[in-house]
Amino acid sequence: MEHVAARAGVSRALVSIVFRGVAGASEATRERVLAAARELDYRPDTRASRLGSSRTRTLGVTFSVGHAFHGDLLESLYTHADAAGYELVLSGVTPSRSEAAAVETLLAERCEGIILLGSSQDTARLERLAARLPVVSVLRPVARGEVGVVRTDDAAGLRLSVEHLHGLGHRRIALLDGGRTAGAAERRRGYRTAMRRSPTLTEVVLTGGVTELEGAEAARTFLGLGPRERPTAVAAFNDRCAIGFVDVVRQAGLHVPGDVSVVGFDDITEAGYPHVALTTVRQDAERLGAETVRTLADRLDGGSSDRGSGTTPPAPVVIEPELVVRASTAPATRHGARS
Amino acid sequence: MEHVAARAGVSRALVSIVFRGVAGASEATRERVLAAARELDYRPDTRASRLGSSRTRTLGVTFSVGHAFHGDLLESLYTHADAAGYELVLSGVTPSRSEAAAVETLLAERCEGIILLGSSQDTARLERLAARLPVVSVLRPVARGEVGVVRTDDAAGLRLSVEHLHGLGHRRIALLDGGRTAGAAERRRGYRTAMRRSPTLTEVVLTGGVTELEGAEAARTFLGLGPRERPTAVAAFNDRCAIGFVDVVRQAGLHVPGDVSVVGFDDITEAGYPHVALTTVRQDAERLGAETVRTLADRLDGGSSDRGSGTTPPAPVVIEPELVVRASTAPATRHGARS
DNA sequence: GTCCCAAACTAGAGCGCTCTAGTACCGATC
DNA sequence: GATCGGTACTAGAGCGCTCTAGTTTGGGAC
Repeated sequence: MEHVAARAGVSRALVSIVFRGVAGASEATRERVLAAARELDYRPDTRASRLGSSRTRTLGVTFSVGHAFHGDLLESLYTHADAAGYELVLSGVTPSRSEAAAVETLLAERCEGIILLGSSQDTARLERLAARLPVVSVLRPVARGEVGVVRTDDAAGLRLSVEHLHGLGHRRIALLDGGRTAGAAERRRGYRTAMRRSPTLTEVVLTGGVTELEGAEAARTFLGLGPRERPTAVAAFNDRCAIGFVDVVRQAGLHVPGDVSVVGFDDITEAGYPHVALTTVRQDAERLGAETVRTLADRLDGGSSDRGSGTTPPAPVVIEPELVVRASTAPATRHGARS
Repeated sequence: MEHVAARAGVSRALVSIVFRGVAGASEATRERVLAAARELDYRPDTRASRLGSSRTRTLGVTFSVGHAFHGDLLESLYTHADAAGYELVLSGVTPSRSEAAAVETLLAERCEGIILLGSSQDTARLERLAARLPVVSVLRPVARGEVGVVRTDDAAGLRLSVEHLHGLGHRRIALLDGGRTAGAAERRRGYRTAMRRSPTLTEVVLTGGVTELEGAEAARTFLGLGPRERPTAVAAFNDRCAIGFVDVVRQAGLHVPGDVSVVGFDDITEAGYPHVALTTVRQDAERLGAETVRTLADRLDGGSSDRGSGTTPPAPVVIEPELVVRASTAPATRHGARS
């Protein structure tokens, strides 16, 4: 910085002004400084600038590495954080690196807010963390308290699945359950609610999970059922699970959607490929990311005077999902409708 | 830090000594300081410590968010960086955030070295970057110069594929090509070499790519071929592409491996699922990560006196892949062997 | 010409650490 | 009792920025 200042014939302070993009430098000087910086291949040291200023203007994010939907969310987060004048600091969660450890490094970086994608930490820990600084849990609802929540209306999503299948004439509609994963309880609830609305519907719960593997296993259970008790349609916890299910069912010689209709959840990229063409409930990664940043930026930039913890707990942001109909669902056949 | 020092009744310098874990503090004091820190919920500010010390001890990593194999690599990188006393700074690449932008933020963080996972930057840029600081390109080979390379022996991998299929009696073995992706050229070369070793083998190249989508498209081309010219086996650029291919071929009523054998590349988690059971060439993410960190740590910690750029360009580290035989390959049938 | 004010610029004290060059103390040595 | 050597600890000057509180400059307005 010293060198750039010297080369441009100005003070260090002026260089700082130019690089922060604030008022207080003439157009001519601004260009002279930038030119000098370019010649010297200088770029401000982010560590030092964050140290010097009272605000770090960074948001920490924990995410599962290699998780496709988290990837979509990160893309959206990068865009909106940038627009709001924040930088993202990523901290990955892997089988050998716990979410708690990931959060620890974010705190040491002095992030101003923390974003947890699909957190698996218990509520008590989250509460404790939220007492220190603004936290938002994305995808996973947290009972109450200071933790911000941005999520899809999971229950509504499963209601969409069930209503779609019901509308196609299906009666035995199974839930391919997600177990203890973020959002699974809500989706289960949505399934139950929708199923109980109509007395003609029969509930069946198949144990599923988050990956294709569990979907495949559920498919074997499904195939083991007698034709009378076998569901004619399946509403899955998520797309990957649905895809695994479809794979195995097809390998067994059944047809999708001819013999069984399947609805996924998420609308991952793969679901849209022509050879998959999975009917699914879409989670809007773009909006989830946008709302997450907005929630945090609102609290941090505190439009009103009352920023800090004394304020009312942030209202959860719940985004409505949308049914995307593709080729994995069809009207119930006579055989199916009969059961 | 001030507060911790006061509470423990020592100087700030002593607190620093304790937290850096260096010699110079008695056991009793050490515990007293740690206790005080715990009570105050203090943790050192990483920005400030990096600023204060001459070394930042950080390695920057660019990766594609949501990319499954990059996830596996990150896991390994986290483990080995930690063991070598380095911290990782992640910078994600998304459709709207270029690799160049990702690198820019890493430079501004003053990382000591940069790790590029599956870089898509041109060689000239990489060279320029490597002139500034140690860089290693993982998965993608770079012609020569200062850029370090850690990769799988892609050519050998495809030779393994072809030899395996040849050994099963296949003659018409197609390459499901990866186009311009990192490593694709090498794999193409390996395929050609292996095919030309035996005059009985017939080369067929199908345009593929990196995702299931391209594999599915290639399958349609494949199905369009007459039975005489249709290959009896396919060596794919990667697992995802292979999986898309298999899906479509099966949906068309053909059997894998009965009618066509398929070999993937990478050995992603999904390939090992029982309902997929893809024969594939395994890339060892664990070792790739380990070697990457080792390469960088060697240069940075400069075992010998001559660290810096004057040194001999780092030799590329090439890791041998391994064939994992599962259920997507089988001996050529009479029909297949005849063609 | 004088006064005033905004715009353009600078000096220098932090930010929370690290790290060098010290001081204080204690037991062992002769 | 003076000297040594080593361990435990401290003072204080940076690290590369930010940011407050200035100082200087260049036009108008009268």
